Amino acid sequence: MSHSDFLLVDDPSAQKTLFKKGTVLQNKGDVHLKAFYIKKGLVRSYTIDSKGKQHVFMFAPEEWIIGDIEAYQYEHPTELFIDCLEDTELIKLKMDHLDQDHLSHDQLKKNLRLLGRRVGLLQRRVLMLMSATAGERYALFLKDYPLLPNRIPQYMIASYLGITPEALSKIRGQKT
Amino acid sequence: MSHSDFLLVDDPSAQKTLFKKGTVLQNKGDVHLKAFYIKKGLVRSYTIDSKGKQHVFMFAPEEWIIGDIEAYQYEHPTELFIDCLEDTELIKLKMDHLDQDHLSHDQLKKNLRLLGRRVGLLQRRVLMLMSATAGERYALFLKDYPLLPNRIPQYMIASYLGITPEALSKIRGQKT
DNA sequence: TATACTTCTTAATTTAGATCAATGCACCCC
DNA sequence: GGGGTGCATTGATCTAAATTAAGAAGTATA
Repeated sequence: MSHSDFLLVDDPSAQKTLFKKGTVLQNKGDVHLKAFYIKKGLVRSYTIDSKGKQHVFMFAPEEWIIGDIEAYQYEHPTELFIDCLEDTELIKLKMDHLDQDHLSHDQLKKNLRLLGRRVGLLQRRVLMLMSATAGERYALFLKDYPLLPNRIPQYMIASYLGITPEALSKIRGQKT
Repeated sequence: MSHSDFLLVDDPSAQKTLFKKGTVLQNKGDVHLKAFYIKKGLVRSYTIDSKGKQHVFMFAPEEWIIGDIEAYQYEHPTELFIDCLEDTELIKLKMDHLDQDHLSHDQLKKNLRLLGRRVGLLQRRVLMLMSATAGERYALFLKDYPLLPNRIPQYMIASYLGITPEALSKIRGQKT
């Protein structure tokens, strides 16, 4: 899935910026959220639950967009942290660029495609989380994102899959 | 979340129809999918996994829309069954009514809102499935859908939450 | 080069929830 | 009324994965 057709990337008001690995782009509780279009690098979003445990919601490598659409739509402070896993060059976008008035018919249609794809991705993720064992989850991840495993620490992949790093390590050990 | 503002409901080409409880509206493997806007009644979508177990993906009561956006976007046959849990009056919509050319600027914007809400809902569901215990899941469900529990058999609620009917029964037994 | 983080692996123990199995209700319909 | 069929409950057992606890290995810092 590519987001290269995302319209706003060429918006003159968009600010392109460079961030070092580890930079926090968004904190839990933030309002007036931005979305981030990743030109180069790698970014992730995650929550911290009531027991203090992290859960990776998504990874965004080149040409992906990341941001908390949920918080924007329902107009409440975000639950998601967003930070850079690599040195990253990105473009900050205002969230309302998604459905703002001034957008052209074509731009709106492109945004619909974009959101539709995201709905699809999340649907697959929900069904995966409901039915797949730890091993199946990792296999699906490898299929969907063949390029990411080398760039992401395993404990974060485990977190994305909803399992512990120890469980993932054992799975990888078995299937040699 | 209300879908009453969904534009296509007034489309003259839309066909309103009545279905008996138990009617199957969509089968796994179907192509050329429809979406369904529910006027009255209750509908659900679900998958059957490799071990033959059912997993409820979503419920759609009055004013909701249900359909496999994932299969439409990625242009493959659907994995989802859709059937009526009650006698239901609904409107069949063509999937491409979502992003079709002939739609007005305003209609496209409304559809963006609609999809945005769905993204939000799915995001909450993913984070819930990754971090919440069985008891927490049921509590969240009661909060999000206070009216549904009376209309839906418990084993289907359990399936939606990703737990077994037995587990749900025990949870309900405890917190009295 | 030494020191300290980070990440990964391995193994022992624990646990939440699944599975299995039996029973109890409702509500049908013949 | 009697016998299904579908759901919910309860309890006994089982299991996948979490937790806990060391180390090992890799990488960055000083």
